[in-house]
Amino acid sequence: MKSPETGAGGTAATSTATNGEGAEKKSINPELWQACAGPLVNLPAAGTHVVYFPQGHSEQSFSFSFRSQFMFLLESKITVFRFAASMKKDVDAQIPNYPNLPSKLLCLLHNVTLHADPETDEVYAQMTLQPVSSFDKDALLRSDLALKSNKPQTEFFCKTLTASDTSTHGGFSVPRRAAEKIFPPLNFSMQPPAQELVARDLHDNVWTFRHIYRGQPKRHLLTTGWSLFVSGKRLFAGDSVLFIRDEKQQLLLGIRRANRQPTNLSSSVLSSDSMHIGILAAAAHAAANNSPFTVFYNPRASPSEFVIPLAKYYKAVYSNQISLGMRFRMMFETEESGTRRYMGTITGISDLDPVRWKNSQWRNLQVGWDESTAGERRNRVSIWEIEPVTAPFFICPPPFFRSKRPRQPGMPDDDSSDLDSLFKRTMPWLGDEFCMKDPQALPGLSLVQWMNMQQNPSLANSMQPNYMQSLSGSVLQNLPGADLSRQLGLSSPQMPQPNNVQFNAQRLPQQAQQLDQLPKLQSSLIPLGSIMQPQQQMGDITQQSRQNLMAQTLPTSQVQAQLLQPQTLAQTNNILQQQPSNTKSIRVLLKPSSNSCKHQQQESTSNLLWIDRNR
Amino acid sequence: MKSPETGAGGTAATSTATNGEGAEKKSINPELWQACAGPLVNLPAAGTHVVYFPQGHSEQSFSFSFRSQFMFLLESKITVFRFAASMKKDVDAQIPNYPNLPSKLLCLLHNVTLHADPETDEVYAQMTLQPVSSFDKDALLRSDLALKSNKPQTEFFCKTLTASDTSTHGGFSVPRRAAEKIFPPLNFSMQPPAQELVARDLHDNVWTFRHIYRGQPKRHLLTTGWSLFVSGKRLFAGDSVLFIRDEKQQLLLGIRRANRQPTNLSSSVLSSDSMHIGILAAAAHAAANNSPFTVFYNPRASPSEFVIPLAKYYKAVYSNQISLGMRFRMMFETEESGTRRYMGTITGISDLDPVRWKNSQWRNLQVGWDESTAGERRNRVSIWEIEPVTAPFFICPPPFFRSKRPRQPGMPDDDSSDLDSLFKRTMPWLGDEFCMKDPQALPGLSLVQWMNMQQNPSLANSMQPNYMQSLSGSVLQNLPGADLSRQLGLSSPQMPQPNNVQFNAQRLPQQAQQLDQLPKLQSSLIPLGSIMQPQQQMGDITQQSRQNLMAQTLPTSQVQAQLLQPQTLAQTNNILQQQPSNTKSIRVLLKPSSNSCKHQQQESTSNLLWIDRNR
DNA sequence: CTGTTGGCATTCCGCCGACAA
DNA sequence: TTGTCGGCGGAATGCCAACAG
Repeated sequence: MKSPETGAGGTAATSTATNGEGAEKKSINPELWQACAGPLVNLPAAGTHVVYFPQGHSEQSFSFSFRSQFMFLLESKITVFRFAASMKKDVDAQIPNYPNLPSKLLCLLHNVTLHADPETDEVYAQMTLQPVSSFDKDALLRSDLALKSNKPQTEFFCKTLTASDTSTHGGFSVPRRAAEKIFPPLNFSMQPPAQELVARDLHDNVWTFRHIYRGQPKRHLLTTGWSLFVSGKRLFAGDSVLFIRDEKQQLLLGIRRANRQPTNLSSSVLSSDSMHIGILAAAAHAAANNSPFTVFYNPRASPSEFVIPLAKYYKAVYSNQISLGMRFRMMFETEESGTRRYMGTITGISDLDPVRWKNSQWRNLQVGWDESTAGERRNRVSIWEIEPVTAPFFICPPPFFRSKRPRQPGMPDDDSSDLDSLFKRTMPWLGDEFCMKDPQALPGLSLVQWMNMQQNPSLANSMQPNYMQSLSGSVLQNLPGADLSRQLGLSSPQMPQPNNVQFNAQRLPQQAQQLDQLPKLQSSLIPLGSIMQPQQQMGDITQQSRQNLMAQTLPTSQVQAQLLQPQTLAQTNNILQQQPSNTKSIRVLLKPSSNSCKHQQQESTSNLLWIDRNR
Repeated sequence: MKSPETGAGGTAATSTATNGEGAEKKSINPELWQACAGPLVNLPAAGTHVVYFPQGHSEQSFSFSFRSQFMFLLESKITVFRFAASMKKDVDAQIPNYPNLPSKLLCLLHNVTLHADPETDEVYAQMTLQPVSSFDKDALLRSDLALKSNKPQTEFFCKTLTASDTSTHGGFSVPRRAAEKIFPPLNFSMQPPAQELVARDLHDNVWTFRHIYRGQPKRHLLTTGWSLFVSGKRLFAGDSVLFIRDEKQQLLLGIRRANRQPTNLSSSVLSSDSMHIGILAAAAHAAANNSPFTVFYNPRASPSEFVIPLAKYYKAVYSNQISLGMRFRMMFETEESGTRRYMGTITGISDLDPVRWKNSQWRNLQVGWDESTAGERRNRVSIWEIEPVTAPFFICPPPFFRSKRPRQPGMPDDDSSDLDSLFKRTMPWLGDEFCMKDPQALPGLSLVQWMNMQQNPSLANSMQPNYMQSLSGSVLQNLPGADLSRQLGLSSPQMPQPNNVQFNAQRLPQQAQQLDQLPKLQSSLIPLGSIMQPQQQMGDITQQSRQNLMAQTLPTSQVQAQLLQPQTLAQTNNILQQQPSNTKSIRVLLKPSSNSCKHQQQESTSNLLWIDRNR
């Protein structure tokens, strides 16, 4: 081959040259992975807690069927038939039920590794999950913290390839904005201005392009080297290419395919039955033994995420009062990899699969969309995917907006703030006694156990006395303990284990099953929710059993959380990153909202905590 | 695209043209499929009984790891790492045991469909299996009949592509013999002689080639159209191409890839844990409910077949006395898609996986090979894969060898033969009373039930009297019923169902578990086996528990089966095919060996029944 | 501002016999 | 008998500006 150092040509044989380090595991660049995955994908952080939905996981392998059915309208028909046949079989219910597998599993996410298919560059993530029986406030906090700190959003551009871009006749026409934002500046004294661009893909293969600014009118073009890339990646018109510039000012490039080819899947190896059974059986086995298991998440193949950060799930369950007819917004990805919110209305609340997954929260909301783009958007979503339109909190601008100058490093903030106050403000129902002096020593408490105690106070005798004291102080008297168990359809609650369960993964298998009742139990709390929507009109919430609980509200003065828009948050993060990191530890604090509440922001929708560093 | 009618270029978009019939399911040409699968692959026929080994099925997905590890020596290293990592995990035993899943399942094979991956042309078969509790003699017969009638072995040639064949510089050099055998004859009055060849691939895509006979010295070449095929199929030097001529004198062509690329698998969708669990759980679920399930068999990816025709398994278990140090032959595929036998010695008999699959017959023989080609051949095989060298029967040439002329159609053979005698001769222990007058009305009998009765004769009272009569006649008195149950490690045998179980798939789930004991029970029979090796030296057969039983022999005069070599069988089939099919039904008969036993054939190794049509 | 097209140089594809092996 | 090579003609690739939307 006479081609220059542009590694990784069309054939697989040439790709070894650039994988110079041999058998060493190449770590995928996370920013590039994120860019390829799309703006809506937000992986949970390793070490945090998540809620895993086997139903959604199982759907992921189904989605290939959906994709092929979509392809039916476009292209090959053989594959469609093949997958359609396998779908029909599944309807015949060859897949056994796993009665011991709850519809959701609380898990500790041990590990997340990013991957990309060596042939197709398809991005996917491997997650090692371990079912746990409970979580504590620290887990919730860390999940929430990771939820927001995960958005550097590097500079990038994404262009859908045109016929001209992919034809052998010419090169790639670079949008002017994109070239100026991402590419190194050209030396315009040259005639014509040109340079050599070097970019690496997900596999660290190097691609070189000639970047030239020419033509009448002038435009940015990639010429030499471009066709090798197109043929090497087997790109066609409609596929997208994206360039990003990482923090070391190096160019990275990735691709996103438009034509959802079914990736030939494992159809020659595994029946779709076995595939679904495998997913469910692996989860059931892990749930029964509290043993770790592995999950692959393919962001562009899955219709929805099925491993939800605990905090995201938690907030959705507690904050959003779901009702029929409720208006909401939801993010969608646009062309060119942007995001856009669409408005919709909840038209129904029902199980997606009433037989197999009864009372699951997985996509249990039927929705209609304001802009009817002919069923383009999904008509079933999960609660954590939507943002209620009715602003839940009093919205106050963050302190940054009060003074334009960045905060001085090392200067303590005048707002009183520490972890204790955070807990008190985010979970005011916990009461003052339940403060956190030492996060490491904080005894964890299973919410399951806790709720069980509320339903059966006699069990509390087995608890350590200080627990009961703190709990009884604020919680028990604030909650209607009377007929909770009847409302929630609970049978005799099991005896909780009274000892510390913080991050203790070795639990009794039976407790894993209790977790299925966790969301139902939690939904009975609704302290934050009742605040957010005091005048909640009563929708007909089927199988939610919250009606009676809604009447109860906590005083508005207890509202402490602030609301930031995502843009604002991005600025916040920028500011934070500009601060010299001379702090010894990262501390989380909650700005009290009572200080500087100026005006309500109508656009705000999501319920976010504000996080800052403080030395 | 300006390319001629040669359909299916490199891009997926052009392939629609040749799939003219749209969504109709294209049925794969069985001969072409067989040629691509290789000469050793022999799929069981639909409607027959098979023995399914979940362990082997599970290994199939592992084999991709093996393939990548082989690639390690050749090519990319990233994939190796990925799969090596996933293997290690499996060693950590995240996969649950399925205590209710026996190591082998007797199944009725409902359906077999042939497939080929639309992208890679990889051939695979989809089989629908249904666990059954028992089989009868008719099932065994039909399995045996299908075993041998399945080898038309059409004319074909297979060539491994050279660098010149695959380079863009030239065309394809056709071996002289191959061209003369397969291609239509050239008109040598032309100068140069040339013609247009039209061949169809597995997907019925049409490829046209210019076939020319030119050069100095003269040779057969494929020129125009060849490079499109090479690039379209993404062939490289080392891959193989094969041409076959079907019965309608049409050319078909297929490919076989040499570089075992890991087919990127489903790694982006499914963890290997889930994959293995899925296979096992699907089988376990099917076994528990006697419900059908689907299995994919990839002949070129699997190290061994894991769906074994009942007759093949049966004969191997009954005919071959396996012992340490035993000599055997085994078929292997050569380059150019031929077959060759290698000699080997049994060096050990032990479970491949003593933990998960105890007492499984799946590759429980450790073997060494005479020609040590450095571990090229597997060191573990299953009993049905080998052919004992010590000729088990008296070998007699079939009647065809007595007279060279083919048998006259419609002329009844002078040998007395019918289904009754077949049964008597293949299963002499059944006794004369157990004859078959009407195959349809023949009551089925589970071997499990039968063996249970032998161990616990009191149960026989529940059986219909004529059964017991026939059984007691020859069998019961020939078997050492004394401490069988202790030897075989059987606990209290369950009550067998006394009614007819012929092809009755709806059985009690518990009976499926009994099947696991079937081979162990069967191995205690050894009536044929004791004949074949009367002077069997006693090897240390671990966990086989046959030692005491071996001493017992049946009279040699009862040996009735004939032995044909595969080549002989092919000739037989040819002859049979030449016979006009004016017969109303196919009947199976067994040539008695006592008539014309001339000389022993030393090369004969396999134990085959002779099958003929008789009007 | 950018997608497509015609014009054109250059490269590469692909058919041929000449050599060996 | 068949794998590779130098040779050559022709087809394609790929760079350019000219349009047009």
